[in-house]
This record gives sequence, C-alpha cells and structure tokens, in this order.
Amino acid sequence: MTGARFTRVRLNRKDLRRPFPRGFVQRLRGQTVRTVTRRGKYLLVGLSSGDALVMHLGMTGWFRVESTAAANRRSGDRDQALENRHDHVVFTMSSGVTVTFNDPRRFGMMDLVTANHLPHHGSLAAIGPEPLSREFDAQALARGLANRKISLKVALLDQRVVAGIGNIYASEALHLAHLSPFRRASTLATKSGVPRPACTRLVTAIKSVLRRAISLKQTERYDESRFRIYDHEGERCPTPGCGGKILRAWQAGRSTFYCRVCQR
DNA sequence: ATTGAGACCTGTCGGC
DNA sequence: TGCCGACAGGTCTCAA
Repeated sequence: MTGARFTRVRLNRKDLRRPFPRGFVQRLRGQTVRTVTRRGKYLLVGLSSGDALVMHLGMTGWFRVESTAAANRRSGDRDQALENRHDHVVFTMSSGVTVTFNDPRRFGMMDLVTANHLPHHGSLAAIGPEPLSREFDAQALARGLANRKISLKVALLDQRVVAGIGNIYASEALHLAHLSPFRRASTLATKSGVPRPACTRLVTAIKSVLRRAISLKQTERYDESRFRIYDHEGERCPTPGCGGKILRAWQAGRSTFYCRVCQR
C-alpha cells in the first residue's frame, strides 16, 4: 500500500465492532499512503492528507491481498460467496493491488483520525511501551505493575502495562519466566519500586517469546503445536527436568495455561 | 481509581 | 446426521 493511492473504497456494511466514522470513504478516496506502521495491536496508515487510518484486527480479522484483476474475478464467482461473506472493507489501490478486510466475528475496527488527534485516540492514548523496544525494561515493567492488585496474567493483558501481548503470549511468557499467573502483579517490584529479579526475568521472557513468534510467523496460521503450553492442557510441562502437568485455569474470562510445579 | 463481569459476534468442535 | 453447549487469538462499558 505504501506509495499507492486509494482509487476505490468499498464498505459492505456500516459497522464492525463500532460504526465506521462519517465520511470514511470520501476521506480515504484519492489519498496517497505515506506510511504503514503499527502501535501495539493497532495498524496505522498515514495519508497524504495528514489523516491516519487506524485499524484493529480484533480476534478474527485479516487482510487478503491480491491483484485487482483477481479480486474482480472473485466477485463474479458464485462459489466464493460463502467464503467472501465476511469481506467488510475493500481497498482498491492505484498500484493494481486490492486489499480486503475479512472478519467473521466483527471484533475488528477501523477509524480515521486527524494527525493531531492520533496521540489522544481512545485506547492508543494510554497504550504502554512496545515490548521489543529498549524502553521496555525491568524498570518500565515495574512501573506498570506498581500497586496493581490484579494477577500477573491479567496485568499482561492490560495494554497500558505493555503493548501487544494477548492471551496466548501472556501464558507463554509467564511459563518461560517460571512465574505463576496468579501472583499479584505488584509483587514484582519492591515497595520503593525497584524491580525484583522476577521482573527482569519476565521482561526477558516477553521479548524472547515475541521475537520467536515473529520469526516463525507463529499465529499467522493457528498451529497449537508451536506453543509451549497454550492449548496443551494435560500434557507434560516442557521445562527440562520439571515433570509437572500443564493445567488450565480461568482468569478474567480467559483461559490460562500453566505449570504449578515450575511457575511460582 | 481499580477491578470483575458481561457484552459484542460467528464459527467450530465434541458429546449425545 | 443433526442439535446443543462450550469455547475461541480482544477490547469496551458498566456497576460495585
């Protein structure tokens, strides 16, 4: 998309999780894409007008990228109707590429924000440090967890503490760091806010788990066998010499996978 | 101010 | 084969 112009923008419905902003199509059409970046789980497309297109995939959102010729062929194909049922947004670009947003559960979202409003935009405003940046270290995590009475697992899902961690990698990181998902978040730092060794371990584990996931494109296709403990209830704990069994618990409405033996 | 519960949706899978 | 309930990768809102 970078460098290309939106020649056509099509909305197949008026909302996803929330309504599309008024004037969405008109404000996008004719704009050239300057940048395509990311902040946490939000995708940001910078436009020549100064506006930014903000997008989130929710749980089931994804983009199909194909030549415009292929997209046109598809739209005339009755057999594809079932699979294309959840195509909600179609971007036709001047480069000859068509980018289609498909999202069965419609938990995704798209918004259009002026550049000066971007830093204040809803959840983007309060979002925490990027996990793979230098800025995210034991000090930063200790600050984020200070005084929080919630469990470590629930804290990692809070995007204000650290950006971009979801239910799978919260379990994976805590396991790698040998930390109990039920431990109170505030206990990773001393009263005066100095990070404990466990805090440093968790930062290292988060970075390691995410780097590995990115290098393997791990969740691009959901493949449970690639996770160490997520969705492995009842199997042996993969920690060398541990011998524990992987358990499953329920926290804040989400399932947590963990080992009672090596995670304290 | 923080926290937990429920809501928003459709698809899939296991059990009967 | 078909029906039913449980559960799914994420926020967001509301009430306590």
